[in-house]
Amino acid sequence: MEDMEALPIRFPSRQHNHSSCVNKLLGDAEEECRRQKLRFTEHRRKVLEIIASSHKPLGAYDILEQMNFSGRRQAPVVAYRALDFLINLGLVHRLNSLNAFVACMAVGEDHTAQFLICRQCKNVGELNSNRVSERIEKDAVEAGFQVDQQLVEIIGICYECAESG
Amino acid sequence: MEDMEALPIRFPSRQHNHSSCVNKLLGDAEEECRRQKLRFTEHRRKVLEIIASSHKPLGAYDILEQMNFSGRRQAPVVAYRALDFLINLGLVHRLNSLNAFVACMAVGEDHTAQFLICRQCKNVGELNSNRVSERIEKDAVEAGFQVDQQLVEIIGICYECAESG
DNA sequence: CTTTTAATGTAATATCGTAACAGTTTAACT
DNA sequence: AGTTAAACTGTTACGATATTACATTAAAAG
Repeated sequence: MEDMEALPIRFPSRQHNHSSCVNKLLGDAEEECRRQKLRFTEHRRKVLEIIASSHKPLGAYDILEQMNFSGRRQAPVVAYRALDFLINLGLVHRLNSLNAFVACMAVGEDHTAQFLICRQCKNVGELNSNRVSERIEKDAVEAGFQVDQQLVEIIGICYECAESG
Repeated sequence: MEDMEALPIRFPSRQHNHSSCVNKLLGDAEEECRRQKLRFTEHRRKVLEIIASSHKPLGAYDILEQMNFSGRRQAPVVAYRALDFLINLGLVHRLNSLNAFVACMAVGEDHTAQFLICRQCKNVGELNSNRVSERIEKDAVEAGFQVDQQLVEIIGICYECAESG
């Protein structure tokens, strides 16, 4: 029964190993770019690395701040261009309610995503519930609306914050 | 059976009568403020009126432009303050993906809301599907997340635009 | 009628995002 | 290799969105 299948959810635990997931994401990105014959340039790599190294959402200007390799400050458009590229590739998600960006936690899995934003620790988890996306799709269609894109952001308290009071 | 109940959906039809729904909303707002002992000031009334008169989402600065009654241009903060008030009261919704605002189409009905944003005509409909909100709630809880607020924005093509090609 | 709470007026500034265009690199094709 | 077309970069400037801070005024509560 479909409703019984496991519900994919990624919420970064407090002790998980960032560097390994950063490396995985960079590897996935390289592979995906090779496959699609797209260029994985230095800017793009750097921006992805910065975002992936944080499970808290980062604003474009936060990212920018971490981009001054050559000592000089980059122009905002540099970050935005890289972000656009990574978002189109599905490697990065934009959180509209925060004007911020997070790395995708389910690259290459053909997934839908809903975001769990903890208003205490500010971490963001990615829920991949096809049940949610299908329910939205069905009800929208029933209402006469043809769906292209779903944006679902859920604000609340994550498990670890609830535990620790 | 609960799944069989009618699915509330408000999408503004092309020929519907704005002025009556604007009046209804202003009346509801007045009543709600009386009930909660809140002040329904001129700024707040004006902003609500402006938003309600448009079924396309309006940016804060669009609203501001229509606020110069006394001939003078108001400061942005004037619009934002009124918007905050109206949003807290549930009379206005914010669309995060557009940085824009729409009037609530289901005032006083104790409803959940998902927004249907037509990328062609730019109208916004309000879907009030408890099935969607319950599905989100359940799956989030199953993932160990305690939900305070849901933001659901659905981008696509509305019925009338699909009809007319 | 005075105290205190809420709302307003005003200026300044912070934050987020894009347009435009010249120059350079890369890939693709003779 | 040499040429061309497409993609990417550098740089400047600007537009759009939103908030802080603080002095003043109006309203409600005692």
